[in-house]
Amino acid sequence: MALEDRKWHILRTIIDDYIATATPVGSRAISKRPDIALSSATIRNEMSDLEEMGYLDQPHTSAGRVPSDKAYRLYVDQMMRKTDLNDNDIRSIRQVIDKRIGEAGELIAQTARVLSQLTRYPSVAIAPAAVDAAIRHIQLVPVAEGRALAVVVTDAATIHDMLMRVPHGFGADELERYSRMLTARLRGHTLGDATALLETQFGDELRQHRAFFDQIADALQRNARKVGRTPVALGGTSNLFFHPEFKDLEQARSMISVLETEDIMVHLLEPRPQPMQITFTIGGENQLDEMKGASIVTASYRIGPAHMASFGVIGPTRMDYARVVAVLEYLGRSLSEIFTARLQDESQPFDP
Amino acid sequence: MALEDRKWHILRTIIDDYIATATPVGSRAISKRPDIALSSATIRNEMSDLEEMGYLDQPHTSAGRVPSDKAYRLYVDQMMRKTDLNDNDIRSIRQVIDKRIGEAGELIAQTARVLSQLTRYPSVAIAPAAVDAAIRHIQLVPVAEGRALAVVVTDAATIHDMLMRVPHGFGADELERYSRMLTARLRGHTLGDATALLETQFGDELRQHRAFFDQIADALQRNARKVGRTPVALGGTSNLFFHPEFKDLEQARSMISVLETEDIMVHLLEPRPQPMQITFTIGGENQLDEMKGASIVTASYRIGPAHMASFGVIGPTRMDYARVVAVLEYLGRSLSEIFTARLQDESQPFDP
DNA sequence: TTTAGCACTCGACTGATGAGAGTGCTAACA
DNA sequence: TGTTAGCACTCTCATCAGTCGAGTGCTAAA
Repeated sequence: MALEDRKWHILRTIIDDYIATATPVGSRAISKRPDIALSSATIRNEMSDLEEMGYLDQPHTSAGRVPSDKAYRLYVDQMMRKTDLNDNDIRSIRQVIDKRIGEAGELIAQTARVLSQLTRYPSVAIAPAAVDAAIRHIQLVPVAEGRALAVVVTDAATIHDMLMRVPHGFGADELERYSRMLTARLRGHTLGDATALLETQFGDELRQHRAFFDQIADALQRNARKVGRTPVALGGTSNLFFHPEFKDLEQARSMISVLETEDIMVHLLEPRPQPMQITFTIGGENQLDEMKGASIVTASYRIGPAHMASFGVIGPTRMDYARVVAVLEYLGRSLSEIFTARLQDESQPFDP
Repeated sequence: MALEDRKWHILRTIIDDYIATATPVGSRAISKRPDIALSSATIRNEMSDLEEMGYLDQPHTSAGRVPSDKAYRLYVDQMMRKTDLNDNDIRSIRQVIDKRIGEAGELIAQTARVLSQLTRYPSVAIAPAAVDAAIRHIQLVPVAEGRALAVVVTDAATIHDMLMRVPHGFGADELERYSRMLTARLRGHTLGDATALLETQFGDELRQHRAFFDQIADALQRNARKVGRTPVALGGTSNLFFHPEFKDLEQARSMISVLETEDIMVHLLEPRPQPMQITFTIGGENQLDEMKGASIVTASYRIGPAHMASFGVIGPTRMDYARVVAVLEYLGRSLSEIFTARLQDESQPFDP
């Protein structure tokens, strides 16, 4: 049905125009487009229809129209055309990747930074959650008489450290012995399970050094409980101000306040089951009242075989979705590659 | 000289009033104060003098007066009265301290959070710089065939991790052996020195496993070079909007942009030689143009015998300096205590 | 079905006006 | 000589009316 096609064509044109200009788009502006050979009056009729169907809103009677959340949803699901990144964009991303950043915190910080730099929206990156990560190595490092640092490395490439007390007289050797024992018996189990395992696995030693094991259990448990405290990196908050929808101070304030609340961000970016699948949350689809005027676009990437980290951008519903998708996809693919390469690639010869 | 005293008394009253109200203060408002028994005309004369002396500014002829940077400097150096924290404030701080947070990153994040919460200004906390921290322990943890995580613990209670390649066939035992060797021979040296020491200390092994040692040197060096990349935690950015001086969007934007730039923040918070000494940087005293309208108040605390971390708040020059000082002092003292206790306290019996 | 025309609506901008707050100056007062 | 009352003056800010322009909806003609 050609008529319907025309409606969608007009709707897409309106959305594109509004994304580009941020001002309500009028019938005349559309009719002047070279690819639309219709008078403004005809466009007005179509727009009137589209408004009735819920795809357009009118801020007030004598303004142009603005796409509704429903329109954006249709747009990202069906209308959006892929855009390509230009060489500069790709270079920026490669620069981060090629830096061979080793520390996880540093990597997510850089991810958020480059993301916000390329999209001009505030961006977030989060490391994988700790609970279901399996323990790979436990090391008790002496830091002072009676004190040690418990370092736990997981298969999600995350590392956790906790200061703890140790019995007097426990030297480097003792700690080393326990490090090996702990690693041997807890390896492969999750942080969540580990505490319970201490009971069954270390019956004898446990009775002997009750307080010591309590400390270890405590350290493990506190790490496990940090689900809501996953490392979060935020970048480009000040980009918010480039978009007219945040010209209102109160609007900007409450948005920044939300962005700062790590618990909320972790929840919003929750990695999706499918890696590399891009998720859109548009305006009113957000649970949070403060976010009803904003959209979130997220993607995730694999870290090793079982874990995923995610990242995304937050902006006005009038977001340049096509470009954001292009950036997220490229960045996600790059990150997956380096993580897969670093953690799993066993075929590669050692010589660098 | 009683006359001079009177001038200072008036100046202090003006500063206090302006800090509280954020509106230029007129002669009448001051003369109505119960502790000042002078007519507005007299105050006007005094104010005129103070303006000539550079302590007061006039936004425009028919507005009240506003303290100058010079006035604030005098205020913090000589006029400010100590304020006490109330029970709620103290409780908030103790809550953070008593949480027994083990991870360094978590602790600085919490510090920044509570600081901004209590002062209503954006706050920053930074961990000690890495360069001059001495190595305490090096642990190579196997994460996959051909890959290991190099974990370095320093005496500044910081820990660094770097992914690196290892020769094929290097198993847990080999890595353990090298961990011990590296720890034994590099312990006590700084990250910066360590690279050079590898050459002299590991002549034989080095020749044997050239590529391996190159990787270790690389990892150490990259950590050392991270001076400008010290972990920084930012809290309460959105508090900026509570203060009328940032009602201007462009003002707020450039300020937030600066706050987000970690390199700049690290530079601004540079720990002072004296721990627990509070440093003020007022308005124009800032090097950075974007900060000329803002003040920074910082404090630092000891971590172990040789290292210091610092934290501070950033706000308008019209800042409630007295309260900020009270919060910083209490928080700094508390942090110094727990760090000293945790890292050094050797007398305390083990039993928790 | 499309289009031209037209009256109507509403926000943004402009300029005038007056109230209010605060000053500086002068002259009188203790 | 220092202090105070009085007064003219200045400048900002809020308000209000008027105008402009963009955009709409409706009607009638092509």
